[in-house]
Amino acid sequence: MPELPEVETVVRDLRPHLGGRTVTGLRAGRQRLRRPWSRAWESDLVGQRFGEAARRGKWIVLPLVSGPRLLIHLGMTGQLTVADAAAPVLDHTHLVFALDGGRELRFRDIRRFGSVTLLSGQEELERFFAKSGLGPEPFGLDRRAWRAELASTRRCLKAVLLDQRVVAGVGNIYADESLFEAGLHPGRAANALTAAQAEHLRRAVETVLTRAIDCRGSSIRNYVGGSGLRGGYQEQFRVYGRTGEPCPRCGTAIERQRLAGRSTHYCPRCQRQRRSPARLGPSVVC
DNA sequence: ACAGGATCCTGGGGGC
DNA sequence: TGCCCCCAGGATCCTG
Repeated sequence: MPELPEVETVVRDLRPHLGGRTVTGLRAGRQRLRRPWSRAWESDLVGQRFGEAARRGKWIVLPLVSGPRLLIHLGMTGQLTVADAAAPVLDHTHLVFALDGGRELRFRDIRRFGSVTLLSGQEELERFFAKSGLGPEPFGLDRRAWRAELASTRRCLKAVLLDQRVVAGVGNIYADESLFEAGLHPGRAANALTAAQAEHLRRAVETVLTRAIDCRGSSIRNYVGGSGLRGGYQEQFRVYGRTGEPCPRCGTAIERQRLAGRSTHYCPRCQRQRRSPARLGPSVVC
């Protein structure tokens, strides 16, 4: 659920509240997450001070100054917030890291697809990412490598954008929005793109993600940032979740189709299988 | 290599 | 009100 813009927003929200804070305790619920947490974490972490929160793809990295790294994935419904220790603890809160200064870092996840892992240090973190084959960040992608990547597969564009090994951080919403922005049909084979279209798509992904970050991400159901605030980009979706509504560019009804196992939304006129993209409409600012 | 399905979960919404 | 079915920002494993 949370994709790159939502994760980036969480990280930006956490930074000023978490950096420099010392862990004073750990409480955990009974229900298991995607990866099990360990009792030993408490002794590993108590007395340790947090450094600057970071993001890699959809992963949140919370470094401890002395070396260990907390690695967190929000899955579909994960929330990571810093709250006052006195604030009520919501249902489905699975891990609470007590901090000095009367604050708490809380991990809440209704569907429990998320995960929290404690790694020994930067090396183990890098091994973890390497093992999963995590691809490059979408900002400042190498154009040649990107084009070569697309040219190397017959998979459809939707599947390629969702593949975290190709580009890290794009999920279902921003894949659809990026393809609309680029005027490309989600079912189009990646290796059928011209060099110009590949470049169009590369820029569209950057554009859409940047706009979404500027709006603090999208809140459809559960997502909140690190301070508990919702995002605003859902107001600007052009195709995602707009099945049957008029395309903002040409007025044709938006269609929905299952692709790469996911609900996929597109304009059948602006995003044809063959024809080159329509001209991009004016950007909306939130 | 790749598509498609099932799996891990909870909760919301629609239809009856 | 209840029940049943479908749907959901993800990742991973298995089958054909």
